[in-house]
Amino acid sequence: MTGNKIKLEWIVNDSSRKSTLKRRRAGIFKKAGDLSTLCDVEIGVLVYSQDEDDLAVWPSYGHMKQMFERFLSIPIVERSEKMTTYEGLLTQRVTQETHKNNMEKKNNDKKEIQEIMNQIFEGDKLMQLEERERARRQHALRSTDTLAPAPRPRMIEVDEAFQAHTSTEATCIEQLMNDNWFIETMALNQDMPGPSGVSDMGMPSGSVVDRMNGDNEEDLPEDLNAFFPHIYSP
Amino acid sequence: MTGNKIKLEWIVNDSSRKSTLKRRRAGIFKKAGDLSTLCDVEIGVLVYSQDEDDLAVWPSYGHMKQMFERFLSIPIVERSEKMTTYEGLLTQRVTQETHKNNMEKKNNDKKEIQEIMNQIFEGDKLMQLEERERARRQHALRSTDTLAPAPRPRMIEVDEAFQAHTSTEATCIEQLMNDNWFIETMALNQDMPGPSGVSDMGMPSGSVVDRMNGDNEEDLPEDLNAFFPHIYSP
DNA sequence: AGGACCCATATTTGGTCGAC
DNA sequence: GTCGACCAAATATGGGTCCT
Repeated sequence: MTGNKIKLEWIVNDSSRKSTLKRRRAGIFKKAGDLSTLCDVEIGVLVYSQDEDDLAVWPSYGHMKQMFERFLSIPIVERSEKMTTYEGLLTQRVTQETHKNNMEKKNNDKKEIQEIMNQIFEGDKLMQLEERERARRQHALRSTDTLAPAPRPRMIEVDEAFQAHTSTEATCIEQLMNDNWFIETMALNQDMPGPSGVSDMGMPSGSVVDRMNGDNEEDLPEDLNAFFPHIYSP
Repeated sequence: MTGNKIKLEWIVNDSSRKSTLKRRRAGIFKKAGDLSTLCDVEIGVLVYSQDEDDLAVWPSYGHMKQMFERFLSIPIVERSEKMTTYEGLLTQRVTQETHKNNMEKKNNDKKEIQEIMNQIFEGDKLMQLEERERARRQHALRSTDTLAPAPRPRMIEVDEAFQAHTSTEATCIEQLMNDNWFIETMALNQDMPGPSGVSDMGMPSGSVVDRMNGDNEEDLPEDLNAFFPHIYSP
Protein backbone atom coordinates (compact mmCIF):
# COMPACT_ATOMS: atom_id res chain seq x y z
CA MET A 1 0.00 0.00 0.00
CA THR A 2 1.80 3.08 1.15
CA GLY A 3 5.50 3.56 1.68
CA ASN A 4 6.26 1.06 -0.99
CA LYS A 5 9.69 -0.20 -1.77
CA ILE A 6 10.47 -0.74 -5.41
CA LYS A 7 13.02 -2.94 -7.05
CA LEU A 8 16.03 -1.27 -8.51
CA GLU A 9 15.24 -1.93 -12.11
CA TRP A 10 13.72 -0.18 -15.03
CA ILE A 11 10.19 0.90 -14.20
CA VAL A 12 7.92 -0.59 -16.77
CA ASN A 13 4.83 1.45 -16.12
CA ASP A 14 5.05 4.51 -18.27
CA SER A 15 3.43 7.07 -16.05
CA SER A 16 4.95 5.96 -12.80
CA ARG A 17 8.36 5.95 -14.39
CA LYS A 18 7.80 9.46 -15.55
CA SER A 19 6.68 10.67 -12.19
CA THR A 20 9.51 8.85 -10.48
CA LEU A 21 11.94 10.55 -12.78
CA LYS A 22 10.56 13.91 -11.87
CA ARG A 23 10.51 13.24 -8.18
CA ARG A 24 13.92 11.76 -7.89
CA ARG A 25 15.49 14.22 -10.23
CA ALA A 26 14.10 17.00 -8.10
CA GLY A 27 15.39 15.17 -5.07
CA ILE A 28 18.87 14.91 -6.48
CA PHE A 29 18.86 18.54 -7.48
CA LYS A 30 17.86 19.51 -4.02
CA LYS A 31 20.57 17.41 -2.50
CA ALA A 32 23.04 18.89 -4.88
CA GLY A 33 22.07 22.34 -3.75
CA ASP A 34 22.34 21.36 -0.14
CA LEU A 35 25.74 19.85 -0.60
CA SER A 36 27.03 22.87 -2.39
CA THR A 37 25.88 25.04 0.47
CA LEU A 38 26.99 22.82 3.29
CA CYS A 39 30.44 22.10 2.00
CA ASP A 40 31.07 25.00 -0.33
CA VAL A 41 31.60 22.85 -3.36
CA GLU A 42 30.77 23.43 -6.96
CA ILE A 43 28.48 20.80 -8.26
CA GLY A 44 26.85 20.22 -11.56
CA VAL A 45 24.24 17.68 -12.49
CA LEU A 46 23.10 16.75 -15.92
CA VAL A 47 20.15 14.49 -16.57
CA TYR A 48 19.25 13.44 -20.05
CA SER A 49 16.15 11.39 -20.37
CA GLN A 50 15.87 9.54 -23.61
CA ASP A 51 12.40 8.67 -22.58
CA GLU A 52 11.09 12.17 -22.43
CA ASP A 53 13.73 13.56 -24.65
CA ASP A 54 14.59 16.36 -22.30
CA LEU A 55 17.73 17.60 -20.71
CA ALA A 56 17.82 18.99 -17.22
CA VAL A 57 20.77 20.70 -15.68
CA TRP A 58 21.72 21.96 -12.27
CA PRO A 59 22.39 24.63 -11.29
CA SER A 60 22.62 26.40 -14.61
CA TYR A 61 23.85 26.26 -18.10
CA GLY A 62 26.62 28.76 -17.56
CA HIS A 63 27.78 27.20 -14.39
CA MET A 64 27.80 23.82 -15.95
CA LYS A 65 29.81 25.05 -18.85
CA GLN A 66 32.38 26.41 -16.52
CA MET A 67 32.61 23.07 -14.83
CA PHE A 68 33.08 21.43 -18.17
CA GLU A 69 35.93 23.70 -18.80
CA ARG A 70 37.59 22.80 -15.57
CA PHE A 71 36.86 19.17 -16.08
CA LEU A 72 38.48 19.15 -19.47
CA SER A 73 41.47 21.06 -18.28
CA ILE A 74 42.58 18.14 -16.20
CA PRO A 75 45.67 16.74 -17.82
CA ILE A 76 44.92 13.31 -19.10
CA VAL A 77 48.32 11.99 -18.24
CA GLU A 78 47.61 12.61 -14.61
CA ARG A 79 44.79 10.16 -14.67
CA SER A 80 44.78 6.42 -14.81
CA GLU A 81 41.70 4.72 -16.05
CA LYS A 82 40.19 1.38 -15.48
CA MET A 83 37.27 0.17 -17.47
CA THR A 84 34.88 -2.49 -16.48
CA THR A 85 31.83 -3.85 -18.12
CA TYR A 86 28.84 -2.75 -16.23
CA GLU A 87 26.51 -4.76 -18.31
CA GLY A 88 26.56 -8.07 -16.55
CA LEU A 89 25.27 -6.51 -13.40
CA LEU A 90 22.92 -4.32 -15.30
CA THR A 91 21.18 -7.17 -17.05
CA GLN A 92 21.08 -9.02 -13.80
CA ARG A 93 19.46 -5.99 -12.33
CA VAL A 94 17.03 -5.53 -15.16
CA THR A 95 15.90 -9.14 -14.68
CA GLN A 96 13.29 -10.55 -16.98
CA GLU A 97 10.92 -8.06 -18.46
CA THR A 98 13.51 -7.12 -21.00
CA HIS A 99 11.55 -5.13 -23.47
CA LYS A 100 13.77 -5.49 -26.43
CA ASN A 101 13.18 -3.11 -29.23
CA ASN A 102 15.50 -3.54 -32.11
CA MET A 103 15.37 0.06 -33.09
CA GLU A 104 16.30 1.11 -29.63
CA LYS A 105 18.90 -1.56 -29.39
CA LYS A 106 20.52 -0.39 -32.54
CA ASN A 107 20.46 3.12 -31.30
CA ASN A 108 21.96 2.12 -28.02
CA ASP A 109 24.68 0.12 -29.61
CA LYS A 110 25.64 3.07 -31.68
CA LYS A 111 25.83 5.20 -28.63
CA GLU A 112 27.95 2.59 -26.97
CA ILE A 113 30.43 2.73 -29.77
CA GLN A 114 30.42 6.45 -29.55
CA GLU A 115 31.18 6.28 -25.89
CA ILE A 116 33.93 3.80 -26.36
CA MET A 117 35.39 5.91 -29.05
CA ASN A 118 35.32 8.88 -26.80
CA GLN A 119 37.19 6.99 -24.19
CA ILE A 120 39.72 5.63 -26.57
CA PHE A 121 40.41 8.95 -28.13
CA GLU A 122 40.25 10.58 -24.81
CA GLY A 123 42.88 13.01 -25.80
CA ASP A 124 40.67 14.55 -28.45
CA LYS A 125 40.03 18.20 -28.20
CA LEU A 126 36.49 18.95 -27.37
CA MET A 127 36.18 20.99 -30.48
CA GLN A 128 36.61 17.86 -32.49
CA LEU A 129 33.92 16.25 -30.44
CA GLU A 130 31.64 19.16 -30.98
CA GLU A 131 32.37 19.01 -34.65
CA ARG A 132 31.62 15.34 -34.79
CA GLU A 133 28.43 15.78 -32.87
CA ARG A 134 27.29 18.55 -35.11
CA ALA A 135 27.93 16.46 -38.16
CA ARG A 136 26.11 13.57 -36.60
CA ARG A 137 23.13 15.66 -35.76
CA GLN A 138 22.79 16.82 -39.30
CA HIS A 139 21.54 13.62 -40.76
CA ALA A 140 20.13 12.56 -37.48
CA LEU A 141 16.92 10.65 -37.31
CA ARG A 142 14.83 10.18 -34.24
CA SER A 143 13.16 6.91 -33.50
CA THR A 144 9.76 8.08 -32.46
CA ASP A 145 8.63 4.94 -30.75
CA THR A 146 9.65 5.36 -27.16
CA LEU A 147 8.27 1.94 -26.53
CA ALA A 148 11.10 0.05 -24.96
CA PRO A 149 14.16 1.16 -23.09
CA ALA A 150 16.19 -1.95 -23.76
CA PRO A 151 18.67 -2.57 -21.01
CA ARG A 152 21.52 -1.16 -22.93
CA PRO A 153 25.05 -2.04 -22.03
CA ARG A 154 27.00 0.51 -20.19
CA MET A 155 30.38 0.73 -18.76
CA ILE A 156 31.91 2.17 -15.77
CA GLU A 157 35.23 3.71 -15.79
CA VAL A 158 37.04 4.42 -12.62
CA ASP A 159 39.37 7.33 -12.65
CA GLU A 160 42.08 7.06 -10.14
CA ALA A 161 43.73 9.78 -8.24
CA PHE A 162 47.25 10.55 -9.24
CA GLN A 163 49.38 13.26 -7.93
CA ALA A 164 52.33 13.99 -10.12
CA HIS A 165 54.32 14.48 -6.98
CA THR A 166 52.81 11.53 -5.16
CA SER A 167 54.65 8.31 -4.77
CA THR A 168 53.61 5.87 -7.44
CA GLU A 169 53.66 2.79 -5.28
CA ALA A 170 50.32 3.80 -3.90
CA THR A 171 48.94 2.91 -7.27
CA CYS A 172 48.46 -0.77 -6.66
CA ILE A 173 46.66 -0.14 -3.44
CA GLU A 174 44.48 2.41 -5.08
CA GLN A 175 43.56 -0.02 -7.77
CA LEU A 176 42.71 -2.69 -5.29
CA MET A 177 40.59 -0.26 -3.42
CA ASN A 178 38.80 0.56 -6.56
CA ASP A 179 38.29 -3.06 -7.29
CA ASN A 180 36.90 -3.59 -3.90
CA TRP A 181 34.74 -0.59 -4.18
CA PHE A 182 33.47 -1.54 -7.55
CA ILE A 183 32.51 -5.01 -6.51
CA GLU A 184 30.90 -3.92 -3.34
CA THR A 185 29.06 -1.12 -4.96
CA MET A 186 27.72 -3.24 -7.73
CA ALA A 187 26.79 -6.07 -5.44
CA LEU A 188 25.47 -4.46 -2.32
CA ASN A 189 24.50 -1.14 -3.62
CA GLN A 190 21.67 -2.64 -5.55
CA ASP A 191 19.09 -4.65 -3.77
CA MET A 192 20.90 -7.18 -1.71
CA PRO A 193 19.97 -6.13 1.79
CA GLY A 194 23.48 -5.79 3.07
CA PRO A 195 23.08 -4.76 6.72
CA SER A 196 24.26 -1.29 6.29
CA GLY A 197 26.06 -1.89 3.07
CA VAL A 198 28.87 0.13 1.75
CA SER A 199 28.98 3.37 3.55
CA ASP A 200 31.24 5.34 1.32
CA MET A 201 30.32 3.70 -1.91
CA GLY A 202 30.45 5.79 -4.96
CA MET A 203 33.37 7.59 -3.57
CA PRO A 204 36.23 5.34 -2.45
CA SER A 205 38.62 7.30 -0.32
CA GLY A 206 40.92 8.87 -2.82
CA SER A 207 39.64 7.20 -5.92
CA VAL A 208 37.34 8.32 -8.65
CA VAL A 209 38.74 11.57 -7.52
CA ASP A 210 41.04 13.65 -9.54
CA ARG A 211 42.96 16.29 -7.81
CA MET A 212 43.61 19.63 -9.34
CA ASN A 213 46.84 21.35 -8.72
CA GLY A 214 46.46 24.74 -10.24
CA ASP A 215 44.11 27.43 -9.26
CA ASN A 216 44.24 30.92 -10.53
CA GLU A 217 45.30 33.94 -8.63
CA GLU A 218 45.14 36.90 -10.93
CA ASP A 219 44.15 40.40 -10.09
CA LEU A 220 40.60 41.58 -10.39
CA PRO A 221 38.45 44.66 -10.16
CA GLU A 222 37.70 45.99 -6.72
CA ASP A 223 34.01 46.28 -7.05
CA LEU A 224 32.19 43.81 -9.15
CA ASN A 225 29.04 45.82 -8.80
CA ALA A 226 30.56 48.46 -10.95
CA PHE A 227 30.81 45.93 -13.70
CA PHE A 228 27.73 43.84 -13.29
CA PRO A 229 25.41 45.72 -10.96
CA HIS A 230 22.33 43.82 -11.94
CA ILE A 231 23.90 40.44 -11.62
CA TYR A 232 26.41 40.77 -8.88
CA SER A 233 25.44 42.61 -5.74
CA PRO A 234 27.32 41.73 -2.59
CA MET B 1 22.35 13.48 20.17
CA THR B 2 21.63 11.16 17.30
CA GLY B 3 19.72 11.91 14.14
CA ASN B 4 20.70 15.49 14.31
CA LYS B 5 19.34 18.10 12.01
CA ILE B 6 21.80 20.66 10.79
CA LYS B 7 21.24 24.10 9.46
CA LEU B 8 21.60 24.55 5.76
CA GLU B 9 24.71 26.62 5.86
CA TRP B 10 28.40 26.21 5.48
CA ILE B 11 29.70 23.72 8.00
CA VAL B 12 32.38 25.42 10.00
CA ASN B 13 33.96 22.43 11.63
CA ASP B 14 36.64 21.18 9.33
CA SER B 15 36.42 17.47 9.86
CA SER B 16 32.67 17.22 10.01
CA ARG B 17 32.41 19.21 6.82
CA LYS B 18 34.78 16.83 5.19
CA SER B 19 32.91 13.80 6.31
CA THR B 20 29.61 15.34 5.36
CA LEU B 21 30.95 16.02 1.92
CA LYS B 22 31.96 12.42 1.52
CA ARG B 23 28.73 11.06 2.84
CA ARG B 24 26.43 13.23 0.88
CA ARG B 25 28.44 13.04 -2.27
CA ALA B 26 28.29 9.30 -2.05
CA GLY B 27 24.59 9.61 -1.39
CA ILE B 28 24.04 11.73 -4.45
CA PHE B 29 26.10 9.39 -6.58
CA LYS B 30 24.06 6.49 -5.38
CA LYS B 31 20.84 8.27 -6.13
CA ALA B 32 22.15 9.18 -9.52
CA GLY B 33 22.84 5.55 -10.22
CA ASP B 34 19.44 4.53 -9.00
CA LEU B 35 17.72 7.10 -11.13
CA SER B 36 19.62 6.08 -14.19
CA THR B 37 18.56 2.50 -13.64
CA LEU B 38 14.98 3.17 -12.70
CA CYS B 39 14.20 5.56 -15.49
CA ASP B 40 16.82 4.71 -18.08
CA VAL B 41 18.29 8.16 -18.19
CA GLU B 42 21.81 9.31 -18.71
CA ILE B 43 23.02 11.28 -15.79
CA GLY B 44 26.29 12.91 -14.97
CA VAL B 45 27.39 14.50 -11.76
CA LEU B 46 30.42 16.62 -11.18
CA VAL B 47 31.55 17.72 -7.77
CA TYR B 48 34.46 20.04 -7.37
CA SER B 49 35.47 20.74 -3.83
CA GLN B 50 37.65 23.76 -3.44
CA ASP B 51 38.11 22.75 0.11
CA GLU B 52 39.76 19.48 -0.58
CA ASP B 53 40.83 20.46 -4.00
CA ASP B 54 39.47 17.37 -5.61
CA LEU B 55 37.12 16.63 -8.44
CA ALA B 56 34.71 13.76 -8.37
CA VAL B 57 32.66 12.61 -11.28
CA TRP B 58 29.87 10.16 -11.89
CA PRO B 59 29.65 7.80 -13.59
CA SER B 60 32.87 8.24 -15.50
CA TYR B 61 35.10 10.60 -17.27
CA GLY B 62 34.24 9.35 -20.70
CA HIS B 63 30.57 9.30 -20.06
CA MET B 64 30.68 12.77 -18.67
CA LYS B 65 32.56 14.02 -21.64
CA GLN B 66 29.94 12.63 -23.90
CA MET B 67 27.29 14.41 -21.95
CA PHE B 68 29.25 17.61 -22.27
CA GLU B 69 29.26 17.16 -25.94
CA ARG B 70 25.54 16.74 -26.05
CA PHE B 71 25.05 19.60 -23.70
CA LEU B 72 27.11 21.92 -25.84
CA SER B 73 25.40 20.86 -28.99
CA ILE B 74 22.20 22.47 -27.86
CA PRO B 75 21.67 25.50 -30.04
CA ILE B 76 21.85 28.59 -27.92
CA VAL B 77 19.13 30.33 -29.79
CA GLU B 78 16.72 27.66 -28.69
CA ARG B 79 17.20 28.64 -25.12
CA SER B 80 16.06 31.63 -23.18
CA GLU B 81 17.92 32.53 -20.08
CA LYS B 82 17.04 34.33 -16.98
CA MET B 83 19.57 35.31 -14.41
CA THR B 84 18.91 36.04 -10.85
CA THR B 85 21.17 36.90 -8.03
CA TYR B 86 21.38 34.01 -5.74
CA GLU B 87 23.46 35.86 -3.30
CA GLY B 88 20.89 37.62 -1.21
CA LEU B 89 19.38 34.34 -0.20
CA LEU B 90 22.76 32.78 0.15
CA THR B 91 24.03 35.34 2.59
CA GLN B 92 20.78 35.10 4.42
CA ARG B 93 21.35 31.42 4.56
CA VAL B 94 24.95 31.64 5.58
CA THR B 95 23.86 33.86 8.48
CA GLN B 96 26.47 35.22 10.80
CA GLU B 97 29.59 33.15 11.12
CA THR B 98 30.86 34.64 7.91
CA HIS B 99 34.46 33.63 8.00
CA LYS B 100 35.82 36.21 5.70
CA ASN B 101 39.23 35.60 4.38
CA ASN B 102 40.44 38.29 2.08
CA MET B 103 42.54 35.98 0.07
CA GLU B 104 39.66 33.67 -0.44
CA LYS B 105 37.34 36.53 -1.12
CA LYS B 106 39.57 37.80 -3.80
CA ASN B 107 39.82 34.41 -5.29
CA ASN B 108 36.10 33.99 -5.22
CA ASP B 109 35.48 37.34 -6.78
CA LYS B 110 37.76 36.45 -9.58
CA LYS B 111 35.90 33.23 -10.11
CA GLU B 112 32.69 35.13 -10.10
CA ILE B 113 33.90 37.32 -12.87
CA GLN B 114 34.98 34.30 -14.74
CA GLU B 115 31.57 32.81 -14.37
CA ILE B 116 29.84 35.94 -15.44
CA MET B 117 32.09 36.20 -18.41
CA ASN B 118 31.29 32.68 -19.37
CA GLN B 119 27.65 33.43 -19.26
CA ILE B 120 27.96 36.62 -21.17
CA PHE B 121 30.03 35.05 -23.88
CA GLU B 122 27.91 32.01 -23.79
CA GLY B 123 28.27 31.60 -27.47
CA ASP B 124 31.98 31.00 -27.17
CA LYS B 125 33.30 27.81 -28.53
CA LEU B 126 34.53 25.56 -25.84
CA MET B 127 37.90 25.46 -27.45
CA GLN B 128 38.28 29.09 -26.67
CA LEU B 129 37.33 28.39 -23.11
CA GLU B 130 39.80 25.59 -22.92
CA GLU B 131 42.45 27.84 -24.35
CA ARG B 132 41.72 30.50 -21.84
CA GLU B 133 41.77 28.07 -18.97
CA ARG B 134 45.05 26.61 -20.06
CA ALA B 135 46.59 30.04 -20.24
CA ARG B 136 45.25 30.88 -16.86
CA ARG B 137 46.59 27.74 -15.32
CA GLN B 138 50.04 28.50 -16.54
CA HIS B 139 50.80 31.35 -14.23
CA ALA B 140 48.41 30.04 -11.68
CA LEU B 141 49.17 30.31 -8.04
CA ARG B 142 47.46 28.37 -5.36
CA SER B 143 46.51 29.96 -2.09
CA THR B 144 47.54 27.27 0.34
CA ASP B 145 45.52 28.41 3.29
CA THR B 146 42.27 26.59 3.05
CA LEU B 147 41.21 28.43 6.15
CA ALA B 148 38.03 30.14 5.20
CA PRO B 149 35.44 29.37 2.57
CA ALA B 150 33.89 32.79 2.49
CA PRO B 151 30.28 32.65 1.45
CA ARG B 152 30.96 33.63 -2.04
CA PRO B 153 28.28 35.12 -4.19
CA ARG B 154 26.73 32.88 -6.71
CA MET B 155 24.06 33.18 -9.24
CA ILE B 156 21.40 31.07 -10.57
CA GLU B 157 20.41 31.03 -14.12
CA VAL B 158 17.27 29.39 -15.22
CA ASP B 159 17.24 27.90 -18.63
CA GLU B 160 13.84 27.64 -20.12
CA ALA B 161 12.54 25.07 -22.45
CA PHE B 162 12.00 26.18 -25.97
CA GLN B 163 11.02 24.12 -28.86
CA ALA B 164 11.76 25.74 -32.17
CA HIS B 165 8.42 24.53 -33.32
CA THR B 166 6.61 25.41 -30.13
CA SER B 167 4.37 28.41 -29.89
CA THR B 168 6.21 31.33 -28.39
CA GLU B 169 3.34 32.72 -26.37
CA ALA B 170 4.04 30.12 -23.76
CA THR B 171 7.12 32.11 -22.94
CA CYS B 172 5.53 34.52 -20.52
CA ILE B 173 3.88 31.77 -18.60
CA GLU B 174 7.07 29.82 -18.50
CA GLN B 175 8.89 32.77 -17.09
CA LEU B 176 6.28 33.30 -14.44
CA MET B 177 6.50 29.69 -13.50
CA ASN B 178 10.19 30.02 -13.18
CA ASP B 179 9.79 33.04 -11.05
CA ASN B 180 7.41 31.24 -8.86
CA TRP B 181 9.61 28.25 -8.70
CA PHE B 182 12.65 30.25 -7.91
CA ILE B 183 11.02 32.10 -5.09
CA GLU B 184 9.45 29.06 -3.62
CA THR B 185 12.56 27.02 -3.90
CA MET B 186 14.72 29.64 -2.35
CA ALA B 187 12.27 30.37 0.41
CA LEU B 188 10.84 27.05 1.41
CA ASN B 189 13.50 24.77 0.18
CA GLN B 190 15.87 26.03 2.79
CA ASP B 191 14.95 25.82 6.40
CA MET B 192 11.51 27.24 6.79
CA PRO B 193 9.53 24.19 7.81
CA GLY B 194 6.97 24.38 5.07
CA PRO B 195 4.61 21.48 5.77
CA SER B 196 5.49 19.52 2.78
CA GLY B 197 6.92 22.41 0.86
CA VAL B 198 7.35 22.48 -2.84
CA SER B 199 6.88 19.03 -4.13
CA ASP B 200 8.50 19.36 -7.49
CA MET B 201 10.95 22.02 -6.56
CA GLY B 202 14.21 22.01 -8.31
CA MET B 203 12.44 20.93 -11.42
CA PRO B 204 9.56 23.16 -12.37
CA SER B 205 7.38 21.43 -14.89
CA GLY B 206 8.98 22.24 -18.18
CA SER B 207 11.54 24.69 -16.99
CA VAL B 208 15.23 24.38 -16.41
CA VAL B 209 14.70 21.75 -18.98
CA ASP B 210 16.01 21.95 -22.44
CA ARG B 211 14.57 19.68 -24.98
CA MET B 212 16.64 18.06 -27.62
CA ASN B 213 15.27 17.45 -31.02
CA GLY B 214 17.84 15.42 -32.85
CA ASP B 215 19.16 12.03 -32.11
CA ASN B 216 21.40 10.07 -34.33
CA GLU B 217 20.47 7.06 -36.33
CA GLU B 218 23.42 5.87 -38.30
CA ASP B 219 24.40 2.36 -39.12
CA LEU B 220 26.70 0.40 -36.93
CA PRO B 221 28.60 -2.88 -36.72
CA GLU B 222 26.58 -5.98 -36.00
CA ASP B 223 28.68 -7.30 -33.22
CA LEU B 224 30.38 -4.91 -30.93
CA ASN B 225 32.24 -7.73 -29.34
CA ALA B 226 34.22 -8.10 -32.45
CA PHE B 227 35.48 -4.63 -31.99
CA PHE B 228 35.82 -4.29 -28.29
CA PRO B 229 35.64 -7.78 -26.84
CA HIS B 230 37.19 -6.84 -23.54
CA ILE B 231 35.06 -3.82 -22.99
CA TYR B 232 31.80 -4.64 -24.57
CA SER B 233 30.27 -8.01 -23.93
CA PRO B 234 26.51 -8.22 -24.22
C1' DA C 1 -2.70 13.59 -18.35
C1' DG C 2 -0.56 16.20 -14.87
C1' DG C 3 0.01 18.45 -10.46
C1' DA C 4 -0.69 19.21 -5.35
C1' DC C 5 -1.25 16.79 -1.08
C1' DC C 6 -1.30 13.15 2.28
C1' DC C 7 0.96 9.51 4.65
C1' DA C 8 3.29 5.32 5.88
C1' DT C 9 7.54 3.27 4.93
C1' DA C 10 12.29 3.34 2.88
C1' DT C 11 16.60 5.70 2.89
C1' DT C 12 19.89 8.94 4.22
C1' DT C 13 22.58 11.17 7.42
C1' DG C 14 24.78 13.22 11.87
C1' DG C 15 27.18 12.29 15.82
C1' DT C 16 29.74 8.87 18.34
C1' DC C 17 32.73 4.90 19.29
C1' DG C 18 36.25 1.69 18.40
C1' DA C 19 39.79 -0.28 15.38
C1' DC C 20 43.42 0.43 12.32
C1' DG D 1 42.79 10.92 11.25
C1' DT D 2 40.44 7.84 8.34
C1' DC D 3 37.14 4.25 8.09
C1' DG D 4 33.35 1.28 9.22
C1' DA D 5 29.48 0.33 12.29
C1' DC D 6 25.51 1.88 14.95
C1' DC D 7 21.30 4.20 15.86
C1' DA D 8 17.65 7.47 15.92
C1' DA D 9 15.96 11.65 13.78
C1' DA D 10 15.37 13.75 9.26
C1' DT D 11 14.24 13.20 4.52
C1' DA D 12 12.92 11.15 0.36
C1' DT D 13 9.61 8.82 -2.08
C1' DG D 14 5.73 5.44 -3.73
C1' DG D 15 0.98 5.33 -4.29
C1' DG D 16 -3.57 7.06 -3.57
C1' DT D 17 -6.80 10.84 -3.99
C1' DC D 18 -8.70 14.84 -5.46
C1' DC D 19 -8.41 18.35 -8.25
C1' DT D 20 -7.88 20.87 -12.84
